[in-house]
Amino acid sequence: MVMVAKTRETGFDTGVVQTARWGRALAHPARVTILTLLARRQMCVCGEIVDDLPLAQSTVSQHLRVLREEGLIKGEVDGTRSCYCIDVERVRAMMEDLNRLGATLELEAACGC
Amino acid sequence: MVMVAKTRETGFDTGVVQTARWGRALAHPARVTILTLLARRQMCVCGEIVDDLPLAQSTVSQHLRVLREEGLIKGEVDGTRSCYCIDVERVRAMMEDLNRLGATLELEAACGC
DNA sequence: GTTTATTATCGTATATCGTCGATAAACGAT
DNA sequence: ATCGTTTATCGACGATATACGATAATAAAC
Repeated sequence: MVMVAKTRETGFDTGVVQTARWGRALAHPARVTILTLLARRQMCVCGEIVDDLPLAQSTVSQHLRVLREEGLIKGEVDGTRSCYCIDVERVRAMMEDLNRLGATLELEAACGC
Repeated sequence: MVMVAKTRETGFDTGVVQTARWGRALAHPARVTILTLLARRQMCVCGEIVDDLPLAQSTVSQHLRVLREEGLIKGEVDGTRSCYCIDVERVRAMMEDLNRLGATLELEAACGC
């Protein structure tokens, strides 16, 4: 028997909810781009990110906030600037969750359709 | 030199846009649950899915539509019922994209923060 | 101290998402 | 033909998400 925790409010499995949160974090091209940028340069001042995106500074700041809230990036202020970098631990956790899902889905190719 | 295709409208890299689409497909607990359900049972009549979710039938139908539009599931009508199953090919494609992203992000742990 | 540069936040407008009930369409059974 | 079952779609609504400009806050430069 397998017990599965469910969120009281929504009735969904908590693991599933977390997976959906990762999905939401990646659900916008700007956020995926930001992550890729940070990986390429190791670290980025916010301004550089803004320059590389076709979006206003305030909008980019919003996307950074979403990524920060999901823990995928860490930011620290450096004088008047903000330096962001990827939180590799959290990225690994995300990829583990996503790969677990992938493995489940690919398990049985045999399908009636 | 690396050429990267960009969507004319948004100015984002097309690969990034695809990744964001995968993210969006997984961005709701109901959709992740549906995929897991289909994997466990190989195939599902829509009604069974509805019974397993804390949502109205019409809402579940919407989520199925999203998954269908992203190609992650295939549906075929069987009389008055609809049978859905996972499109393993597409799931594999999704996981490839996501893992490519993950590999990029995990590349360099060295970070100033 | 004033100015300049940088970034987060606020306010707001618009668009998309999520949800439901109601309805329509298709089919099987009677 | 009619009825019941099943599912997709429509219409409406509230909730989120996305976007921008304006503003505030902070620190560096002058």
